[in-house]
Amino acid sequence: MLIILNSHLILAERGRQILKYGVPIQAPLVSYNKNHSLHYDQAKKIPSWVAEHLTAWNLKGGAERQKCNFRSDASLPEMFRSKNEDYRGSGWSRGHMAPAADHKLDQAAMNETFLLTNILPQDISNNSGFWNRFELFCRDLTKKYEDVRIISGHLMMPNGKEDVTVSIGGEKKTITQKFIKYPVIGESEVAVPTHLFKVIVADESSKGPSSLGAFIVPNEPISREHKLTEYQVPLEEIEKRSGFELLPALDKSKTKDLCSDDGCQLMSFEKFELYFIGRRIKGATTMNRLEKAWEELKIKKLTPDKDLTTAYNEKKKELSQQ
DNA sequence: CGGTGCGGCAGT
DNA sequence: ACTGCCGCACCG
Repeated sequence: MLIILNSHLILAERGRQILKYGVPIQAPLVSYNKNHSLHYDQAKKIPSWVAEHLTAWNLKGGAERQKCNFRSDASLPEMFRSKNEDYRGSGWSRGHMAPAADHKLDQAAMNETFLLTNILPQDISNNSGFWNRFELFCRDLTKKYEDVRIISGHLMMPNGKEDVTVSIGGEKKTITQKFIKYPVIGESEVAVPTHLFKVIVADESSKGPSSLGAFIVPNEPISREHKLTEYQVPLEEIEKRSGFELLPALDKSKTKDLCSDDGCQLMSFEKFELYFIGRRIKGATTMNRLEKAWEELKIKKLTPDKDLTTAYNEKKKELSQQ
């Protein structure tokens, strides 16, 4: 034991000589914000993982996303920052990892989610469609579970194969290699992830087993017929691919499967569309916009409920009087 | 809810 | 002349 300790000390001393000019660091390791915490990948200029804690109570509040701005995180050295200009005209949208709507409780906390350290290049259809419904689903879990903890982040997964010629022992051979290929955007060369992940730990009460769910979603449009459960994976797969042990203090032997427990049903696409077109009808300020929204319902073959139909008729009356 | 782009208007 | 901000219209 003493010998092992001694040798370790000798190694540590040698290490100090080798690293005379300092240990290479990636700072800050973890950024603590008011209502979310994250690890930022300074080379790729996107978050590695972003953690949140949702409860029914802390989802309520009056913070508005209209008062927020996407902006560079000035707490980072300039060379590690991404900028709005990197995203502009790139074809990729600025996707929140900690979503704004999870931070209604406090305007400053919501503002912090617009720091580009919480943002990555995301396919816009994925962002406003499937991923949006996924986020709604996460908030909905607080109706069943007291505490919902979420870690969201990115993965780079192999997405191609190529035959390459290599020389092994002086002999040339052709073998097939896998590749991970991803675009980089803007002057800062912000990495576009191939996949996004979410890990959910939901606790019904402070006692009892946690429900655990892990998901990997490709960063591309996902058509409406796809179900969330198609993207469920073992937690270890995300840990293996991300290089992070994501829940080191959780006793995995005592967890339940979230989707066996809950079903993991996303809101149907029809209900989802109806919800937002309904908001446009109820909030219409001009006759043109009202009729346009109403027309959209017909085009998309959505059937409004009684409440929406009366809201439309009253709005029509109100606007025609002006 | 999640985003985009444009036009006007101020401040350097 | 460039930049940031804000309101507005638009889309899924």
